[in-house]
Amino acid sequence: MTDIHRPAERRRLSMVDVAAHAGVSVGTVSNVLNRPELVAEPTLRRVRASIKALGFVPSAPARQLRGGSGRSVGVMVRDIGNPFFSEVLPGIETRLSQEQLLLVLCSSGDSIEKEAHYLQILEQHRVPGILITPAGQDISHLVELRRRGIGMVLLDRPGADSQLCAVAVDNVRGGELAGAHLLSLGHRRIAFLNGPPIVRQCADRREGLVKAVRAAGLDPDEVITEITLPALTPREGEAALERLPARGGPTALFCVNDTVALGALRGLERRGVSVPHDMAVMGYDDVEFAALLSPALTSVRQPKHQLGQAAAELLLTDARGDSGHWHQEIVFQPELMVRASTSG
Amino acid sequence: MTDIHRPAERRRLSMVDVAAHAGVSVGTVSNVLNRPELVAEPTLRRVRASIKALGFVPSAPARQLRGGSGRSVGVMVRDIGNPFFSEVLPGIETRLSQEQLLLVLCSSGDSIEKEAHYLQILEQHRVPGILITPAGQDISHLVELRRRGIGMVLLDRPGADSQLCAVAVDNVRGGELAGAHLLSLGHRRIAFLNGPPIVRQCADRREGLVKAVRAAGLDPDEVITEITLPALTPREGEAALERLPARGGPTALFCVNDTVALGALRGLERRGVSVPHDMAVMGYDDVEFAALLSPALTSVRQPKHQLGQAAAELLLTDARGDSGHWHQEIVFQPELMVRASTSG
DNA sequence: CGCAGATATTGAAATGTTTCAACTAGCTTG
DNA sequence: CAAGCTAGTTGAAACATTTCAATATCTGCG
Repeated sequence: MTDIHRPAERRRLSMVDVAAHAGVSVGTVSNVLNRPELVAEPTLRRVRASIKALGFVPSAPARQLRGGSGRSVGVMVRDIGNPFFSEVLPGIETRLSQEQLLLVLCSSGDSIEKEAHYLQILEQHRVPGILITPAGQDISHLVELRRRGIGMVLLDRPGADSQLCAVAVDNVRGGELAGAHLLSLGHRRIAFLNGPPIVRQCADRREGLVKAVRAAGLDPDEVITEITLPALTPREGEAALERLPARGGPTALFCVNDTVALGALRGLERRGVSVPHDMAVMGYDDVEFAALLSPALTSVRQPKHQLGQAAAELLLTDARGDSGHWHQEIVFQPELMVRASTSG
Repeated sequence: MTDIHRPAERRRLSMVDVAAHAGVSVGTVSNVLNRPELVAEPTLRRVRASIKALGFVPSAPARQLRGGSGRSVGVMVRDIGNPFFSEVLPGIETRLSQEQLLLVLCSSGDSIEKEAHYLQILEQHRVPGILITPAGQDISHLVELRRRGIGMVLLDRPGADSQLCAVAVDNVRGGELAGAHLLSLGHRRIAFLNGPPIVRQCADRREGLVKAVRAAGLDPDEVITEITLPALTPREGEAALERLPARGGPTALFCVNDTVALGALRGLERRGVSVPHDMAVMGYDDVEFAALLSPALTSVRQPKHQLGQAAAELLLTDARGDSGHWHQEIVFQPELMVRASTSG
């Protein structure tokens, strides 16, 4: 067993070394790397051989210093653990890797401070663009960043009067679909397991739910019992069951996303409450596993892969900073997926 | 409606501008940023005021150029869409963000070329370290990268004779647990829905399964029907059912991960095959939703959050390049979670 | 008053690229 | 054969920082 030490800290190779080795100037090495068509065939071969022989790897930071903006874009989500984002990410990654852009993943955990901190670091890195699901309501700091030349696209969030590009799914409509569905099944006392109202998606889904209740000629305050969860995890979804009114309690549970619904289902099963007989349950997002839960979960589907791709696409045009680029907002429509957890 | 144009491409601010504005030298501005304790109180205030007034943001690339290695580490997974990785990532992110490190997410999609390409870009960016689940068997290129000074930790993969640090779960043991469980239930014809054998995890789980069969005094070739899937997705899991031998077919299905099992369950349900009565099904990973599938999925649990944290931790020490650092391998033990899909 | 020792600030070199004006050779052309 | 091209190559400036030896200013002391 030999102790594998890191070799003596030899200075990293630079183009100067390559130039010396190949007997040309640094300018020529640079040309070989960036505009090979300008370099004569024999020189090209010689320089490339030297690069290989020495194991030279150009320095991205140095390139960027001279060149301008970098080759990595920021993607800020509220919670990487959330399967919704895991299903959106592939759409983003595919598009970015086509453009040779690195994906810097940031998770704000719904903390405005953590978000601000990440944004600061991203700006220092001179990223050409950022894809973000903001933690808070106020997005003026994002508008400001864009003014300073960083491409900015809101992900899963409407664009606030077209100040920024945005890709979103109509959450009000989704909440409305959910509400109308539960009401049509005869439910008149609905518990809404929601996230903090500062989160736009939560507020919007709530608005849709209220709208549906009103449209049915009922009083939202009587029909809806809203329970605010500190975090959108299965654990909190299960814990929230404790806070349901004991008597005259709800007959249906609308969970603001499938992850919460997962916890709620688990909790109900443990308590021996039959779904949907004693309690109807529905989620939101229609993540991959929703259809296969026990019982199969009714949910509101969002086109997640498309959302990611569209967002990346929009970011690319925004980051390019084409003059005359108008702020664009792409809104996808949600779709109700009725399954056993509400209509068994 | 006003056309919001990007403002005239004014040159980005540098420390020179700040220095001029505050009436000090650039050296002093640098000190304010990096060693404020060396700067006199009034100067400190003045420079900070100038930074704020001008909206100066230091350039990370320039810092890195002089300073050495960068502040972002690479995390290469085989497939971001896989919920296993979504559950490992939070553990990594938490630890990295504590150290003010950015997480560059790369998804190789099991392609050696895509992996190599990403690695090349990461090296150009002078990342201090990389956390990787390699796409292929051969990891000599990773050892080489480490020799060149990039911290390297294998994620979810043993460390090949301690050439590299590694964090893994014992996959052979996991496969063995699964096999022993199915055999103990009396199953004698087991279909193994596996991934490509180049993927180490797949090969190891297979080895464990074979070991369990041998331990029971049976012939692996008779008991196990292996079906190789081109990708580990629900879609492929479902498609694989078509390839099961029609007569004398298996009575149990061991899926190499829960995502595949998800697809298999969906397919069996569509075909009206009762689980576990007509066919026992088990998965691997025990992802968040496994316990709530219909029927609840028997699976082999891996401590995912811990895995991520331990990996990040190890990478930090490896990237620091403490002299005398020995290659370390952390192996977690898997745990069998028996549920309705095998023992209803 | 002169000097030692702190304390605070400066100016310039160094980092690894890109870019571009200037230069060289080798041809063609009138 | 001089003049004008063209293709290929060069050398140095520029980019935004950090670092560090050198300098300037102050404080107290003999």
